[in-house]
Amino acid sequence: MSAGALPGFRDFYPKELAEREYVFRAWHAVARRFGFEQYDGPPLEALELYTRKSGEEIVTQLYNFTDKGGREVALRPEMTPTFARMVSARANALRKPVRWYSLPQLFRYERQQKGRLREHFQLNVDIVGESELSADAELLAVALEVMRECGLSVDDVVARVSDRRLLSSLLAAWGVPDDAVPAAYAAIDKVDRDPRPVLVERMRQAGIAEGTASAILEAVVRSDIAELRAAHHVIPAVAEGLDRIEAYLALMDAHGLRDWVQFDLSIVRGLAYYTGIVFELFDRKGEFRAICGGGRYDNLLRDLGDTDLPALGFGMGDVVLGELLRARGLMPSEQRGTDFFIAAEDPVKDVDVVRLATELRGLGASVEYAFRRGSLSKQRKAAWSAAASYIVEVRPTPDGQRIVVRDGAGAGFVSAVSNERTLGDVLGDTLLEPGDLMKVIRAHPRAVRPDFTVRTEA
RNA sequence: GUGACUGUAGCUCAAUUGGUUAGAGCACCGGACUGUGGCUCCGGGGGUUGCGGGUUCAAGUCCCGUCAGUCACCCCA
Repeated sequence: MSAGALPGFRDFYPKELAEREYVFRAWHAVARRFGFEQYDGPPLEALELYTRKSGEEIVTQLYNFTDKGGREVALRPEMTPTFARMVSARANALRKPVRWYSLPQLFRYERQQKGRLREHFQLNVDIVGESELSADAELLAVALEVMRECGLSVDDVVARVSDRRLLSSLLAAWGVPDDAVPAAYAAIDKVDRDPRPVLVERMRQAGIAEGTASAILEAVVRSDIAELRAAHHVIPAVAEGLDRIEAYLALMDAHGLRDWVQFDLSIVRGLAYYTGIVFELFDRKGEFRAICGGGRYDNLLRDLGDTDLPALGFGMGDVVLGELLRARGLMPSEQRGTDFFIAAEDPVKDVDVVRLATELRGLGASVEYAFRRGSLSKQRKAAWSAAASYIVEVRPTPDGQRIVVRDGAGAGFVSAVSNERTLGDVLGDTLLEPGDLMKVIRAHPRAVRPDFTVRTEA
């Protein structure tokens, strides 16, 4: 077996590229519908851009090397640092709020597994310079509308949302000491995966009373706003956090997406820089990794540089989304073929075929024909194989040539055209809508031989 | 980085449990036939059985290593 792509990297054959483009089109369409502008940055950045906030251990997960100029560089593992750098550089000049999106290819040196390669494309959508809750709702709406654009329904996908501020105020209300908060976050993050006693034990070792730990995990699993309000309403920070979540859910309702959203305190997000509402999208069956994750990171720009602007954003990878679409039968499998495939029978000359092809191409149609002409049936097979919408057969007659248009799907003859009119004459400028071909042919009855009836068969 | 499982044609799988020259379907290429059509028939190219070593008269099959894939952990995009 010959060597394939490097581990964790993908070859995109036409079929795979068609699938990728399908997802990209959905991303572009939704981002633009919400008024986001596309940007991009370099795939290679200074290593320091990533180590500054994350520390040196991140280097083990990066594709990094020393370039010929002695610079320490890395392939970008995420887009946010690049985004932050670009925004910071022109922070004063940019119209606020900044609403940008990007489709970067990201790289990470890690052992691959399901839904996780060493390279992927990710839709990044970010808003900078807006602290209003409506921006948080708009951001999640973009992510969910992508799901809808791809044909997924509320039965397929759920958005789980939480709020870092609310969770930390709840932990304070439960009496969790400050130095035990990270351990509590870690346990809460794993509440769906690890056995409850194990998590309680970990929290106990971090200095949280066993009874409190159990109560916290139970409350997190329930994530019942009314219950939380009843239990902790006297604490202003908690009441404020609950108000905010309810207002957020009301906004999602206004977006027509309330059914997709579920309040879930167990959504913590690994990244430390989130400061407010955070969310993750999952398939409801729980077969795949998170489809998308994001939230508010109001302090990141300040911490990364000298710009202090509130910000929020999400990343959505093409790998998990692609797996989900394929599993649900929502990934278009047929590649779009050419509009016309010209098949010619001897002794029709090659130059006549090329002239016809050129004429059709001039009208904006995509056209293919056999370079090495075989039998008519062979050319027809080639046309079917090319998934052509229509097969144009050029056949010799005693007094010239006759053109027969055949439905590429095998539905039957569509039209026969005598040599006194060119196919372009008949089809005219409606070629851009091949589906209307039959209409055009009916409008030109002289071009249709009486004994050829248009047929459609099952 | 750690662990488990799996590697035979582009794809899906065979190969009488260690026994001749590793086969089939699909796909691809060529030919025949039919100018109401994706059929049918004939033929062809494709494999160092992931790679390397070992045991044996004999290895696709057993053992070791390595690489790759899958999954989990770690971590997160």
